[in-house]
Amino acid sequence: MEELAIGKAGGDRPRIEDVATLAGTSAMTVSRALRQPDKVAPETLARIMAAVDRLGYVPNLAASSLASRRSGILAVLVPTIGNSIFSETVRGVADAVAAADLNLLIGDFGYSEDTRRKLVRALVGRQPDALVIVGAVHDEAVRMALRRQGTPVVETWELNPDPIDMVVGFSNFEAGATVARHLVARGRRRSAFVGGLESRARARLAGFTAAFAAAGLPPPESEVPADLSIASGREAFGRLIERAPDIDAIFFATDVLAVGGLLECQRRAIDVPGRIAIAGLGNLEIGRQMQPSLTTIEIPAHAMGRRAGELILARLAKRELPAGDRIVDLGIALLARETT
Amino acid sequence: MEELAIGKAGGDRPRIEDVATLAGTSAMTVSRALRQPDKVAPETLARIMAAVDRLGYVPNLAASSLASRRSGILAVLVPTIGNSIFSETVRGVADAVAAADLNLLIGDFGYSEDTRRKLVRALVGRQPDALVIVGAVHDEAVRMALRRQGTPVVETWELNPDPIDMVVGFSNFEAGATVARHLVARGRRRSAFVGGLESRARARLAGFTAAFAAAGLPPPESEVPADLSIASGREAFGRLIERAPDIDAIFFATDVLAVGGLLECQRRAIDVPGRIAIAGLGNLEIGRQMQPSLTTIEIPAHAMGRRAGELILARLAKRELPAGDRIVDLGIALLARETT
DNA sequence: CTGAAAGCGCTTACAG
DNA sequence: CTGAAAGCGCTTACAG
Repeated sequence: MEELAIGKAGGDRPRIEDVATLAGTSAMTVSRALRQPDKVAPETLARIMAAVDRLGYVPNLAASSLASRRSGILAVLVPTIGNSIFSETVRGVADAVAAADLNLLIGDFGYSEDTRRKLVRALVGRQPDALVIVGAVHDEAVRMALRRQGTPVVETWELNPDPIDMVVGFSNFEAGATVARHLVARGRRRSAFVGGLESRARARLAGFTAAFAAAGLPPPESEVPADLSIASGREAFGRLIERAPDIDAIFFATDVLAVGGLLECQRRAIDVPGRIAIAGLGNLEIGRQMQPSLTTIEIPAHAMGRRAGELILARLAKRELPAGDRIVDLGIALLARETT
Repeated sequence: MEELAIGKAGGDRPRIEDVATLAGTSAMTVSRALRQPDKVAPETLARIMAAVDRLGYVPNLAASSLASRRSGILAVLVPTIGNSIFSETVRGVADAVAAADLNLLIGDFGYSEDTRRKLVRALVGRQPDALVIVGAVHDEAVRMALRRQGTPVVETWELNPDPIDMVVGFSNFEAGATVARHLVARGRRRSAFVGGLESRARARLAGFTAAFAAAGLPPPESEVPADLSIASGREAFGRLIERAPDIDAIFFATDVLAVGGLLECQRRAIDVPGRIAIAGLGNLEIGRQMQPSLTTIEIPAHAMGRRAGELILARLAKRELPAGDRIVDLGIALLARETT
């Protein structure tokens, strides 16, 4: 049965020196034993480990960071941890770096550029060994600052052609265009888009619009939802159908909004896809399970995180990255289901 | 336009001494200016702030932690950040401590006690000023260790009568009992429960069973879902209805599972609530929006986080806590909707 | 394979 | 209102 003593009474924690004394060796050797056990004689190692267990020694990572100039922190910035699709990306990062000795410091900037700026400052003070950002950073001051910082940074979810450092994403433009081509192929002519004003949603709308134009069809109607909830999807649908009763296809920027649109159609007894086709983005479980099931764009949410984590590990190990690896397009896939 | 220079080229960041030199004062005074600006003469303060801006100085928090023995870190342990109901609690914590100078270090232990044990160790090494745990800790070694640590710890989501330090929760037993009483009042006699094996789900089942017994009715059937997904809710429903075709009410341990049950009823054309009543827990948006809308138990997810954060701030400010405040029951509410 | 010395960049008493 | 000195607990060269 393992002792998990984490220290004596509050504030009186054992230091590396205490371990060294008990093991009859020096602090240096204890430090080495903990980080590179193979470089310490087996008997010495055994005595040190016994002392560590006995005292419940846990290294003070603040001291360690200060001395080594490595914090062991991987900072992750997300627009909101409340959105499960983003947490998939975080989980991908966690999976990739699980074996490495890195703690994830997660900052939630609540979709606000201003909060993100403050957060970046707070995180930088912690000297993270690397940064993963969900979404691209568009604030030029922050971009410059991070660039000068010299720590590996991976932006995700967008394919910024000029990343701060590295980017792992997919084309939001292509996502919109793919949905549009699918709808056109299904005979839809009068379309609409429901999505926010941030760069990702706008890119989706741009692609969506372009593909309709390429087919010689009019530009889509467009509605901005109050937030990314089912209720807002319902409401946006209501406004849209009132303004443009003849629309026959709606692309929602995320599945959550699309589920709202679909439920509202059911409530109003509007036939889907007979009268109106509905598509979302994200391949969330609820869309998959709805009846009829929701056509959607599959986003590599988890894969982006994992790849970002791998790039960071490679960079920290000072391995060279092939130039092409700094911009990684993980692609998307259309999942044509019953609502179109 | 604010300069957001965060440092020179990689690794060559300005230190407090550089700021002091540029401002013509000492490191001590710079340190004081940054933390207690009102204790520094206005002109001195102005010169220091100018120097800070000019150099893009950001204090090294590792050095700060080491010297002050305060890390400015609030560690939060969650079973999984993928579950939006838990992230509500995290957000509550964030809201409560927003004004304080605390960074949230979020650890995801993936529902595994073993991972949680490792995580606790890793986090303790970072000397967090306080800990919030989503869920109670049942591992005795971890409990002892945290207790000895002397840092404020708040457990949430369960009402442990003997908390490590403090607890903010609700009664899972009462949640189950409340649903059962509601179902009995609606004339249901033959019930079933779908939920996992962790302590919270078990407490819900215990309360559910007790209330049926109190009404002189037989104990519920019970099914363990593969995970907490809609699909698993569907499958559990399928197994249940096959094993006990006469059940007339099912309580799912979370709304996500309940939505699965409800969708499966719709697919099989089983009338809800005519033939079977369905209830969930969590008051998630999808349940609210389903047609028919889902009866559920409202959980104070956000409030638990906020209260936990407040308790921690009070403790860190060394304010005395009334004894009763160490165990806070935030209560639950039945939201009787269309599925029962 | 092991250790003595110096230093990482801050803050804490303490004094003035 | 301000500052000189000491120290927080580790790790980094360096030497042997």
